[in-house]
Order: sequence, then C-alpha cells, then structure tokens
Amino acid sequence: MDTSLRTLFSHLEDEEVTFFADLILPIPVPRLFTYRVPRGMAEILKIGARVIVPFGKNNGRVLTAVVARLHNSPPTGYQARYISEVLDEYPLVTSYQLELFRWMSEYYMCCIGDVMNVALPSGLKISSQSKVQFNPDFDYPELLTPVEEMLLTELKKHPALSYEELGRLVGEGGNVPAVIKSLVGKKAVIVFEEVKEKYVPKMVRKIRLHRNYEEKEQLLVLLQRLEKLPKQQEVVMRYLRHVPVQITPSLNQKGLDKSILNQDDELSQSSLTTLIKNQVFETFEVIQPRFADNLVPQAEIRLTDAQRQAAQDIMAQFERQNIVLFHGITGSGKTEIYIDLIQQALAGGTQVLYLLPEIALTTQIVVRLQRVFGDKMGIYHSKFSDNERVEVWKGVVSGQYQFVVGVRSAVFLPFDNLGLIIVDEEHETSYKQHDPAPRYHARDVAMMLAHWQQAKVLLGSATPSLESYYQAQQGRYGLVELFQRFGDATLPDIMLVNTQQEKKQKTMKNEFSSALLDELETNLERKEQSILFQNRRGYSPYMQCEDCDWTAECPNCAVSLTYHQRDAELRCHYCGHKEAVPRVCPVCGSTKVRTIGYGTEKLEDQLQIIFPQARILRMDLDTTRAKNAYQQIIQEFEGGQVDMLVGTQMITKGLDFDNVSLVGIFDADRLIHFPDFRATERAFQMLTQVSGRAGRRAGRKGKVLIQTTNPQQTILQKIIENDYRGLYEEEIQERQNFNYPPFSRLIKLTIRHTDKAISLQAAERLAAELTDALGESRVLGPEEPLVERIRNQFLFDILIKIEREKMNVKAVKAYIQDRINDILTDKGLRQVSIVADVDCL
DNA sequence: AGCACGCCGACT
DNA sequence: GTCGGCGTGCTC
Repeated sequence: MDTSLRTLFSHLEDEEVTFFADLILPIPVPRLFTYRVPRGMAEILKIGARVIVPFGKNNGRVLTAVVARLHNSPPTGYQARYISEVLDEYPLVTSYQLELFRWMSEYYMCCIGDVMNVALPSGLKISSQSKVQFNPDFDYPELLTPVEEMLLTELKKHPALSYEELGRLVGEGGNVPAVIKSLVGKKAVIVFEEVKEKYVPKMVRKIRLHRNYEEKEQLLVLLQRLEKLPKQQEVVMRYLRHVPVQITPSLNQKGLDKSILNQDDELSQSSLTTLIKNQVFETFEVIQPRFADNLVPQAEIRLTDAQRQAAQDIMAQFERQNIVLFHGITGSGKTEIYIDLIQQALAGGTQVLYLLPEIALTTQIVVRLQRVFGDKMGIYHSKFSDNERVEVWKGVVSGQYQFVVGVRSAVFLPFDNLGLIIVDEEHETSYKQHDPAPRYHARDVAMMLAHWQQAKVLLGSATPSLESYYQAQQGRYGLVELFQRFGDATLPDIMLVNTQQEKKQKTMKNEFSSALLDELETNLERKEQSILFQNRRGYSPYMQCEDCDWTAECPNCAVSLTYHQRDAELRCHYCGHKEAVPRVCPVCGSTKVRTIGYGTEKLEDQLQIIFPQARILRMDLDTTRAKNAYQQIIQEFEGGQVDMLVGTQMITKGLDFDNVSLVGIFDADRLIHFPDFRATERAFQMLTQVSGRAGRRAGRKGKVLIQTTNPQQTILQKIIENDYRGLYEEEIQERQNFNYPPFSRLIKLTIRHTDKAISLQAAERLAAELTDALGESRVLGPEEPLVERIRNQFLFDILIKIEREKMNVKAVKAYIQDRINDILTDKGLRQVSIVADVDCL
C-alpha cells in the first residue's frame, strides 16, 4: 500500500500546501508530536517510516520518531518544527504494529512512546549513524555498476564505513543511499545502525587461493610446480575438493575455513603455512553469520500415538476455535507436537511465532527447534545484542524468518501474515512485564495480534492459569488434554516430609530432613542427579541480634537485608544496596549477631559439608548474572559432571534432564501461605513444575520430596495426586466468591512519593474519588504493599476490580486516567508518581 | 525521559 | 562575590 503524502492528498491541486506529520516520540509523554514535512520530503515520507527530529529547547536533542499520521492541518498555538531526516524509504513499522501500539497504550494505560520504546530494538532507535560493511557471504557473480564495484572494493578494506565516509569516496553528485540500497538488494553489503554498544562481528579466519591462481591455466601450472612437494600439493588438492575453483573461479572469493584443511594431521598444518608464506594461499577474515546453520538437520519428527492424537485434536479444535488451550502434563512431549503444528502452519504459507518465557528460551528447546527449522527460524532473545535483534527484525520483513522463537517482546516483530502463535508455559508470570511501562502481558497481546491477522493461538501448559482454563471451560477456548508422559516415562512419586515431626525427633540436620538426606545419599551412590529447590537466593534473609532482636534493614527500603556469604556482605534485593556485615550489634553491642533463615547459598554450603565428595552447583540470580553462566551451568549439569543442583524458581522452567531422579523442595509452606489471592495457584504451578523435572525418561521413576510443617494441607494432596482439576474447581469458587479474576479485571494503581504523608494524601483522595464513582466493592485500599518503602519512596496501592460483563472497561480506564491527571495537576500533589498496572498479577 | 531554568548553601 | 545542589515544568 502506498501511503505517501502525494497519494493521500492527490485531490489537493495546490502545490503550496504544507504537510504535517504526527509522530510517535520515544518519550513518556501521552501525546503525539506534530512536525512540518519539508518540501522535498513529502514525496517519500510514509506512515510507519522513521524520521529524525530536533526536540527540546534550543534544538538540544535529536530523536528517532515514527510517523503515525500524515495530514495538512497546521497545529494551533505553536509553530511546528521541521523533520530533519527520513530514515526509511519504506515503512519500518507496519500498519499492524501501529495499530498494536495504539491499542496497547490505551489498554495498558501508558504512553505510546513507551510502547515504541520496547517495541523497537534500540538499534533502530538511537540517533543512528548507519554503517555499512561488506557481506562475506556475497556470491560474487552479480551484476555490479562501476560505482558499486568501487564502493565494494573500499568496503572490503575496512571493517565498516559510515554513509558519510562513503559519500566522500563517491564524491559530489553520487547518490550514496541509492547505491547502498542497491547493494543491500544484491546482498553484497550489510547495513547496521551504529549504537553506543559497539558492533563486534564474530570473525572467522578463512583461506583462499591467491588471485594469481584463480584461472585454470595458472592453477595447472601451480599444481605442476608442486609435483615435487606432495604434501603441499595434497593441501591444494584438498582445498580444490571443497572449493572447485577450476570449475567456478569466483567461488574462490568465499574461501574455506582454515580448520577444514588441517583437520586431521599436523603435517598439513606446516605445509599450509608454507603455502601461505609463498603466497599460494592468502588468509582473510570474515564475519561469522550469526545463526550458522551448521547443525545437523534432524530427521523427521516421529510422534507417538498419543502425541499424534493430541496434534490432530488441536487441529480439529482450530476448525471452530481461534484459541486452544493445550493442557499436557510435564514431560508429555509438547515440543514435538508444537513442531508438527509449526510445520503445518509454515506449509500453509503463514508466519509462526513461538513464545517462551525468558528463562526457558536459553535451554535445549532452541537447539531442538534449530535442528528442524535451521536458518529459517529467527531467535529473539533479550540476551542477544541489539544487532542480532535488528537482524531478526529485518529477517521477518524480508521473509527470511517465517518462524520466530522469542520472548515476550517478540510480539512486536513486524509480522504481517501470522497463521499460528504458540504461547508455551502459558501460565508463566514472566510474560507480564512488570517494571517499566508498558506493563503488558505477552500472552494477551499475542491473542490480540492473532485476532487482527486471523491467526490461531495455542496456549500450552502443564499447569494452565486459572484464567485460561476458565475460558476453556466456558467454551470460549478449545481444550486438548494429554495426561500421558512421553515414551514409557511416568510421573514421579511425590512424598511429603513432616519437618515439624523430624524436628521433635531431632532428626533434622539443619534444613535437611533425614528422609531427604537418605534419598540424596542413595541417589549419589547410584550416580543419579538431584535437584533441590528453594525459592530464595542469598545465604540467609535475616541478620538478627540474639540479645536485643535488632534486625539488619535496608536504609532505603522497608525490607530486611539478605546476607550473602560469598561476598561477605548484606544486600537489599529491592534496591541493590550493599553494606558490610556488622561484627557487633549496632544497637546493644552484643556479639551474638546471627543469620536467620536460609537461601540457596546456605543450602549449597551445608550440602557440601554433608556430602564432601558430591559435586554441587547453584543456579540463581547471583550465579547466572554473567553472560553465558546460565548455559554453562545447564551444560555442566547435563554433561553429568554434577551430582546436585540447588536453585531458585529458575530451575523450574522447561529444563529437560535425562538423569534427574530426585527433586527436593524446601519451605513449600512459604509458597503456599504467601499473602496473595493467587498464592495457591502459584504454589501448585511451581511445585508441579519443579516435580516435573524428575524422572523424565523411561526406566527411572522419579521421586519428589516436599518438606513441610503441615502435610495435611489440601493443596499438597492435590499436588501429590497431580489433581489440577480439583485445584481448579476449588480455586475458581474462591475467585467467584471474592470477585477476582477471571470474573473481574484488576487494575492496580501504585502511588509513590518520598514524603509518606503526601503519598497517603494523594492515594486517599484518588481512592475516595474512585469509590464514589465505581462503588465500594470495586475499590480496595489504599493500603501499604508488603514492602511499603522502596528506594526511599513510600508506596500505597489501590486495587480496582472491574467485572467483565457489567462494566465498560474502556470508560472506567478513561475515568481513572482523568482522576490521576487531576491529582497530578494539583499544586500540592503534583510530584507524586502514580502508575497503573492493568491486569496486574 | 532529559534538559533548562531557577532559587538557596559552601567555596576560590 | 560564584559554582552547583536538585525541585519544577516543558517538550511539537
């Protein structure tokens, strides 16, 4: 579709008309900004294209913006400034995405600029000095113009050149952007955005024949000359076998991996060195393509009968439903079913998006998918650099990636023809963005996307969210269930260990029950692996004086400081504050300052003392902070060099280890009794998911030990029996009684200020106004959250419940926004910050 | 979000 | 006398 101004306003004859563009700016201001379109730009400017604009006082800042609207009505009250540059000849943001941006900013009550900020990889955002580099994969014999040839030669000499530098080379009158565009089209060069973070291409050292020997005749002469040097001749022959230069001389340009030539013997190494010295070969470096498809493609996926049946059921449901919930127990082999469905969707010519929670994406799943889909699959992950994200973005536009696996932000990729979206581990709370706006839920956004593009959505989970299961029960989603593990594997036996009782009998060793220790020991003897789950990092969560009960607290937040033994310091898990461990109590001077409670670090420590011969690893936020630490831990554990893995909820997600036969769970009680209406659901999900890590292969029935002070709790019985239905029935009744989701929508308003009185005043006023309008039953609070002070700001929460059927959610949101705006314009309260979290978890 | 303008403390 | 603290207000 041509959206340029000329076609939009073709009815306007007057050449003197000035055009304006309403732009989305990457700033948290709830409106669009109107700029003037310079005369010559009107022809090329399109909705969805990026532009560069001056912004702020004295043109202080330069921003990248996206064109949201084009029109010819001058703004009133101010003089619009000019757009300074157009970055895209074609829309970078599709009309689908613009629609998505608008919908999200309204639905999630945030600024459209915030949406744009998360949606675009920063490589497409930061004031961009675009750079160009030679594409090492370029297949030479393409028709090139003399100018192109010249630029290419220059580019080969440099790692990368900017448009400006290329402009100087071409000289006056040359049209650099046009030439670059053409070269990009021929895949001869790669354009990337220069960002703060330097572009560090992965380099591979390759070799090729010196130019002198590219032609057949010279090559023959060379081989004759090497007749008396059999080793060297052999190396050249080997090269020619891989790169048939004698048939297609241009192939030589691509060269060959050095490692391929001297793979087996040491001798060829020295011969090669000589050949290089004598300028028969030359070495050069090229950029490693990011997602090399050097993986062995997997043979056809074989589905078991149960899997095939499930896949067929899902397809059948899709005939009538747009959304299907797939409830398959842990280890039932959901991935194979997904692969089957993805292949079907791709065969139908549509795009596919496979969403995974952040942490699950780094694991084995990606490798498995890559074996099947190779370089047709894009990977979108936050641990990837910006350039890699931009590559995926462009790959979606170009059609190279018909299929993308990604984390929540992958919903922002420029899809225009989605046929299927899979939301794996649908219940995962990490799909909801918590901290910066937009506070969106990727699962819900995905459903919106699918709705617009007539795609099907498959929600997959072993422990579906109550919300989704309820929709399925109501017939609004399809439902397919699979209660059989893959192969002959069976669900693990789950046993409860009464720690109260063991304490009385004095059989506990620190935090470990004798029952758990026994199992750990036999597992160690059998050389099988164990996983220990404690959802709390650090050494211990409190440091307390035994004499006066003083507790170490964060100076900025209303929480106790956690003791981290490795760095011998106290740390706040909310603001990051660190301080030294006090030798004596700062209040009474007593030396009896002790740590209380335990986290993963302490468990690891004690475990090592109990089992000195065991190899133990810990996986939590603290041990996975380094770039590849997460993968490294998984690899080591997978490789079998590790006997026990201690971890936080990080270990519950999607890990698939063959040799794990024991899972131990500490402090289940703390999970169950968390003061939140979702605590039961969460505890069930978490404990079921961790348990699911055990006994995933036939022949080894797994065992799970849950330590609790009260084994009678009904939820624990449900976990043992894997009774999701029972949990659902009970919980949904509770939700209905108290009008919680899925029977209502929740909006949480958080009011923040450094002065507690001001914060409270604003919160009370807001709550009063909302109660007046919505009724008492729909407004809860203001109340202090569990942690009422973070970073020296005092917090108050107001929770609003809106029934799905009875109320117009849009109107309510608009009303809330108005009341917030009122408060923010009040002289005394304007410095408070109020954030809305729609569908808060 | 940034950035300028603005009105009050400890420094050459 | 100034440098600079960060409160507050605006950005097409």
